Amino acid sequence: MKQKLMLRQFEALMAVIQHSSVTRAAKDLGISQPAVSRLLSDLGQTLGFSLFDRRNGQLVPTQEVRFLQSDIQRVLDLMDQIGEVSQSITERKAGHIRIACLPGFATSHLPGVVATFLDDRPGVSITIEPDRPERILEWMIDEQFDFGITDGFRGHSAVESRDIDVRTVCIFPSGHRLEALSEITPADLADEKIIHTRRDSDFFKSLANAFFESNTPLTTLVETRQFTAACELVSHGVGVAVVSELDAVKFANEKIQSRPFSPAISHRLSLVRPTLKRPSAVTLEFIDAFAASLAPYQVAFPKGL
Amino acid sequence: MKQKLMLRQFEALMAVIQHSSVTRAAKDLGISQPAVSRLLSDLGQTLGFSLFDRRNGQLVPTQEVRFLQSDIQRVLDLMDQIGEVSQSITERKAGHIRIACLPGFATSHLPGVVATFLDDRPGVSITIEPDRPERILEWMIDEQFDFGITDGFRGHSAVESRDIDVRTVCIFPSGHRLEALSEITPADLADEKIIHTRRDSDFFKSLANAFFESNTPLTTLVETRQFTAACELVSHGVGVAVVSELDAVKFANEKIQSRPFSPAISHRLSLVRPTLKRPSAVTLEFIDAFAASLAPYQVAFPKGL
DNA sequence: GAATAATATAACACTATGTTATACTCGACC
DNA sequence: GGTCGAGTATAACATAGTGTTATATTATTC
Repeated sequence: MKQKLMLRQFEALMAVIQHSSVTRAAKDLGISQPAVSRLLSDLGQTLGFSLFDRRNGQLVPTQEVRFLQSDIQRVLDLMDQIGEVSQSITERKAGHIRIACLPGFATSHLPGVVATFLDDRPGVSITIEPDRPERILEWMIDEQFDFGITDGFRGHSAVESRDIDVRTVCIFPSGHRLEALSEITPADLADEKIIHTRRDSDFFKSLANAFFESNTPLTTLVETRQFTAACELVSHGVGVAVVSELDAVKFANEKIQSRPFSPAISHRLSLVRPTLKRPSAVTLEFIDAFAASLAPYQVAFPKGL
Repeated sequence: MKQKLMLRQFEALMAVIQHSSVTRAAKDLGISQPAVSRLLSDLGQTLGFSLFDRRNGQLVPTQEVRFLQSDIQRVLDLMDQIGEVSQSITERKAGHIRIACLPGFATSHLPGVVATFLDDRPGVSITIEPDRPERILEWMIDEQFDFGITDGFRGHSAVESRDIDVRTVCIFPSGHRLEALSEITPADLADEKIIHTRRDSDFFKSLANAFFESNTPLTTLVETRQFTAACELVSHGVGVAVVSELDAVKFANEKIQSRPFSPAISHRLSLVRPTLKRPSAVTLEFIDAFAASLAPYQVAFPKGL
């Protein structure tokens, strides 16, 4: 009697319990009555005790069976659930995505994209972890995250990247004299104190180069890591800045104005993911969705850097 | 690709995850490597996504698999548990017994028997419900309980019974004049007020008959349903009673004395269970254990009634 | 006791899962 | 770069669990 517990036998058991009849159970399971009959007798052999008593032609489960019934039901339910979840996964409707991003994205652009993405994917969950680019790179390398949004990425063998160049604009407080201009050049900013990103950032180098080319001095007011911080400062009436259009639109309100900057300088974002780790299908879908969400801000022919 | 989810495939999956190698997993499962290999590929086909990535010769589960892993583990654990429980049931080490009994038993004799019985049957649980004989009979008939301990049972087609005649003794307060006697007859109680069971009880009829035979008047002091109550009253110094030896020993202390009663009158207990309902093996074991526990109090040749 | 319904058994078919033998793949090493 | 070896996949086949239909057995009913 060396037989394993078979799920099918449990299904038969529960069906018979439910219908109090082998024949009806067979009909319910969509198989023949003898099939059910033998499933039961096999299971009885395996378990070592009889499964049903006959009472006025009705089959009633023995106390032993009733003792196991809830556990058996749980197993069957779990199996169903696994089937459904795996179905969802195949349809890209379930899964988990771990995203590391620059702090600016965590609060502004990313949530909107995530919300849209999750809307018709009820089984999907997402982790968002904002941090500095260096840390994001680390996380990609040791595969703690599935997807990263960063900038200043220089390439790494363990990290696959997809670069997106975003337009940048010059922003200044409402009422500023620059409001009169339709486009702003370094020369226009000669007398302004500039809020800009760190001197070692690629974007600052592009910006500094533009000023250098037009023989204009660049006067620093504040040096910050994030465009968001620059926007915040400008909206408080302090100085002017050249920032990603992506950030500028989030801050667009009555206190702040923006104009195209010339020469056009782009801000290079890198959408990164671990090369070696095979990404889940739903992750790839999300990366595509995120890239698409940046399209409106993307430079047609990137310049700068 | 119309294949069911098979438990065996899940076992293989978990083994491979654990060992990061098909070969080691096969060894662990005690089957050949190609068997595991195909279990995996079949499962992959069914689920619709790949299960593992290869990394430096190590197999690491994909994110999709990790998403399902905990559920799968739960199923396997539950199956193991069911196997173990069913094993316990076969060995009469698991199950549930519902016992209905006279109130006197619920607090005195029964708990000891239950405790001993459960000691080496860790998986067994027991319900004890004390009530009047009429109710116990009802419960047997509609099979709400597996086992009943009652008295005055007259037989019923739906109830199988096993009668046990228990010796009875005369009890009286310590210091009573009856202490001088080694055996007590109705004549000795001629001037005593008697605490006894209800007039319609079998036991009272036996008792009354004994008094009648010896031409002794029976003077009632208190009429009660339960021997326990009689014992309690006697221990408070009120009157004398003839009660089951089973109850007398539970009350044996300095306040109470007991002597054999002559003629010997027995108290008939009935161990009952539903006839139609097949009892679980563990229930039968318990009934035997309970009957055995009464042996010391049992009349060799029952008289009375 | 016969008629009917329900269930069990028998005989066989198919598939999941096991086997062994062998081919393929990939990193290690000369 | 070719070879070797470990690990894995594939092929071909055996066995057992699960399905079928046909039929015997048992239970219920009138």
